[in-house]
Amino acid sequence: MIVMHEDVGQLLREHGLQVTAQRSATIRAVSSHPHATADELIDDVRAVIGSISRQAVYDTLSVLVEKNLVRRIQPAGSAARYEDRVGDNHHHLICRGCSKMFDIDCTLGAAPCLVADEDHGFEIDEAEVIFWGRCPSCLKADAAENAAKEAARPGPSGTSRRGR
Amino acid sequence: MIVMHEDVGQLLREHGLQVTAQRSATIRAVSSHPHATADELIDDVRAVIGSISRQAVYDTLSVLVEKNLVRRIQPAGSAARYEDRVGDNHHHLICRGCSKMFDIDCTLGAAPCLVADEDHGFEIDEAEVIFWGRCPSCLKADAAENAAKEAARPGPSGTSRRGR
DNA sequence: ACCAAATATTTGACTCAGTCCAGAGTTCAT
DNA sequence: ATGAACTCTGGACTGAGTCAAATATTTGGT
Repeated sequence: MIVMHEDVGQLLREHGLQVTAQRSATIRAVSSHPHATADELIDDVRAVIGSISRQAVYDTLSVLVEKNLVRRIQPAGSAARYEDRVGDNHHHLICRGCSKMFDIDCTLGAAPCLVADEDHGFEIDEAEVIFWGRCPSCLKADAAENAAKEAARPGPSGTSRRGR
Repeated sequence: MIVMHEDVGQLLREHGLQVTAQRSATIRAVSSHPHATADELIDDVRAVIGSISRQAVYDTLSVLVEKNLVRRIQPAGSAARYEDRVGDNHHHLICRGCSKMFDIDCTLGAAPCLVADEDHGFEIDEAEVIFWGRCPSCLKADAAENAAKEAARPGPSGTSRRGR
């Protein structure tokens, strides 16, 4: 985690933003709960400063993203997540089973660690990489489930139903 | 584009699916409108077969994704998109301005073209890569807009307001 | 310290994408 | 042709996020 200013207000002011309890608490929440969704952050902020509107959190988050103090990740099939590791070009690994998300450091050098040959004349500013797979505990759960199914239906019947 | 069976029904049957006009039309729509959203596909299918429920299209799409006949891409900030290029491990380039999406062939060999060192014990099955940037026409539009702003306000005032 | 202007926050309604459900309609193997 | 299994429809519903107007707070100059 990047060195956290004890004085979050300082950080806000440096970026031309007014300092409010809501914003400070939101920044701290992002910092202490990496990969949290907006809703989780709202809960966390409420636990700290008592109450805040959903709107204020969304607004703060989008301002922070705009100022590049926070990165927003939006994996398929789940709400957006936020983290405060910015500028170090790392990637993400997500479990298809439980949706847990892990950081993966990029081993290929500086950003963007991938270069597209055919850039269609674009000015590319980011290469976003997401690895999809199954985490160890979901793998174990899958294995257990399959074993259970085998036990329940010992003889493989010839029914060619579509598997769901 | 992959060779399209004239007989889409064949393709469906091969994968253990029943053949219906709705499904055939949906497959054709995906094939002829790469990167379309579900809503666009619904419109297209309706134009071809007259009417279909949103549900049927969503259902068909998810079945096709499950059978690996169609790939689903869900970029941040927009609805899911579908394409029929599967199995050839290409990536995507999206414009931050107009959200247009382009295919980029992977130049690094076979899938997964990226390997994560630290895999946290995962069984990784896919590396999804999205390049973000600005397309040539949006770059031009930006330049024009900036020029206009400069003209309107010749002297750079010292106001350090937060830009929105 | 105080005031006015600028900026934030709240509240509540609203949009958009997608899902769930139960009943009616089709498809396919026999 | 028939029936069981599968698919489609229509409508209600959910969750994530956005919009806009009114209210409250912060800030900079005096």
